[in-house]
Amino acid sequence: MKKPPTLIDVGREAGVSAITVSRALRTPDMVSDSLRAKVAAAVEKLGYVPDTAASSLASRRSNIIGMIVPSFSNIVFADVLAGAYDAVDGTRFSIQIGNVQYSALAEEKLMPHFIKLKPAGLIISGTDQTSKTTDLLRDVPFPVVQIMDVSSDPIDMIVGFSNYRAMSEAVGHMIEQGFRKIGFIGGQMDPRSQQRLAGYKSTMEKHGLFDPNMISTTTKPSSVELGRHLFADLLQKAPGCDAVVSNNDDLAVGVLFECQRRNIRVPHDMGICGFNDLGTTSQTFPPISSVHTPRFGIGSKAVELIIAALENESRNPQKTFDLGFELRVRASTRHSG
Amino acid sequence: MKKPPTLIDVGREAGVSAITVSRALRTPDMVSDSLRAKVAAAVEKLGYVPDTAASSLASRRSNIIGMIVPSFSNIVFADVLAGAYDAVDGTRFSIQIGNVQYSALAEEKLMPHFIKLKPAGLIISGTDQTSKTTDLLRDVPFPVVQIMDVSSDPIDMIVGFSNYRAMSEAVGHMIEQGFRKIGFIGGQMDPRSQQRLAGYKSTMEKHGLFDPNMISTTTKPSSVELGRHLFADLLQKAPGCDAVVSNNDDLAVGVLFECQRRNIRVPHDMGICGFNDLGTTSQTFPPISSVHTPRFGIGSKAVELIIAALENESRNPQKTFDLGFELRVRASTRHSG
DNA sequence: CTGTTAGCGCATTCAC
DNA sequence: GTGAATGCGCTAACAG
Repeated sequence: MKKPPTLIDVGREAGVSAITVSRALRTPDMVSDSLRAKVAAAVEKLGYVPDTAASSLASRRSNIIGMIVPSFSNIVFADVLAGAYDAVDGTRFSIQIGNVQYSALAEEKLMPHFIKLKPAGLIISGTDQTSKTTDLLRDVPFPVVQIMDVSSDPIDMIVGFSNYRAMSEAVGHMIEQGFRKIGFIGGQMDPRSQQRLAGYKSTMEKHGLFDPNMISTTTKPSSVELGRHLFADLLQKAPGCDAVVSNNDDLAVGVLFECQRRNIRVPHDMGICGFNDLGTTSQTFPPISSVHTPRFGIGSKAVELIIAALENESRNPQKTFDLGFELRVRASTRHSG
Repeated sequence: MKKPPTLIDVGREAGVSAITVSRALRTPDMVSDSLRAKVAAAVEKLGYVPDTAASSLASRRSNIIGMIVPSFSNIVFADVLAGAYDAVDGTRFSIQIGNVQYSALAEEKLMPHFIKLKPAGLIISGTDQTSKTTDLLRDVPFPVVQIMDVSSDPIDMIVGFSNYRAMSEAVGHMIEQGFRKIGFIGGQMDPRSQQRLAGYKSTMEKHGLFDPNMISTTTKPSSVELGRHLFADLLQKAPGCDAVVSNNDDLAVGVLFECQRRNIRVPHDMGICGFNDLGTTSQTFPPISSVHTPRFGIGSKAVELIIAALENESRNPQKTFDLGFELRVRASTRHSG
């Protein structure tokens, strides 16, 4: 285990000074072609790998993009992560993930450590940070991207879609299809889910169909099993229910399974609409309608915004990036049609 | 944005030197109680947060635990990550994830950068590294934990279960239940899946039931939809099939859905067994048998082993940690019973 | 139990 | 387009 080569070693090999090697590596456009070639050869020969700790210390910034997610078990964030990792692939940036288990306080506690990393940028979920977190982040020397939501007043930038409008559209579709007593079930009622609920409520109210008994939610993590339980609960509280919307697809799948068990015909006796369009809903019998959300795209766009903010001196004035959603209508909500 | 406090500032506040503060923070047992209190007060007052870059540079090691996963989209690794993050919570360690998309070459390319982090330890998946990766890792000054498998010859330590035996047991169970023409379907045929296939094959051969036509696999990522396709393919190649085992639960769910569509009765006409026990299989009608795997536990155990290796000078001589698996028998395979 | 000295590997600043 | 001096914030090694 001999000592790994440093810039000085590479410089010696290439016949130049360490700082010149550093420049050739970081700003290849600013050195001569021959130098770049010599340095590349020396790097290759010695197997030089930069020391990120030393680099961060000297430059007072790192190439880390911080990313704080509420959960790993929610497949939604797995997709966002995949998008983010896809976008850093081949760049000099790397991602550091913090997991805060849907707790704004845990996020607040994590914040100083992430800031101390002097990251290239920070990605956080939603708009419901604590005021302390928000204050900290408003004064930070790197781009901050909120995701999974849209807002007219982001801390810095925001990439996502309107949870409120997405659910409104889903409910509107079901009303259009002739469903009237449409229940809402929701697990893991985080702020985005609350917005979905608000979209449900306002649309139902607009049509004079709202009934608080038709809501069954919990803070427990979403799952197929939970969907069955929430649906059973809903049927008890509101026996006349003729449809259900859920705040996540796995719940909707659970509803379908429970319908199968109880011999409730879908969509004839019960319409079902999921949320997120995670893949399974398109495969069930009948297939379940769902609102497709751009999870992968949100992850990659957030990273791209950070990288772009660093490259371009003139920051893009656009702050809000609404990537939209798409209602995927399937058999589970084709009532009148 | 005034300059954040350093150890020197904290020392000044507490009336001691910087190095003393450093010690009070890192090895609290080795300083006096009064000093510890003074330092804690000063840290609190100034809002001091250590600079990890400077710390890594000076100490030649970081508190980062590197973790290389093949994929985010596979929910299996989401659970492993959740376990790992759970285990670092409240410790001084943090996790840095690398995503290599099931490519041993991508892993090899990533390795020097992870090593250069001077991590507290490294977690990698499986035993099928390139020889270059293996050579590198055998000579590294920190613990390396392979996961998701067991082996008598780990690079350093290994935490997982026997994919071979797990599938053997599942197939053995189905044979016992009276199934005879048991097909195997598999997506994302990574090395662990190959071992599952090997377990299937040897068990079938042992009972004189093996037929290569009853295997349908692909390297495409596993999904419910893929399960339907692979099953359809299997039925075409081996029309007499009376059961299916799959290398992942979502495939098994897809098989059930396709059976429902074709009016194939489960388990009467078709037995189904999944793998990993991801949650949905217990909720379907009928519920699908599956092999439960200790994903969360693997993630947390891997991290704990690394932390333990650092704390204890006398390294645990045990190298292989078999966390086992558990066949969860459900209605989808109850044939004779 | 606490302090002094030196240096980790790199990038900033300023020369040339 | 390239180089020399200096220091980022912290800790190892040693001294006391």
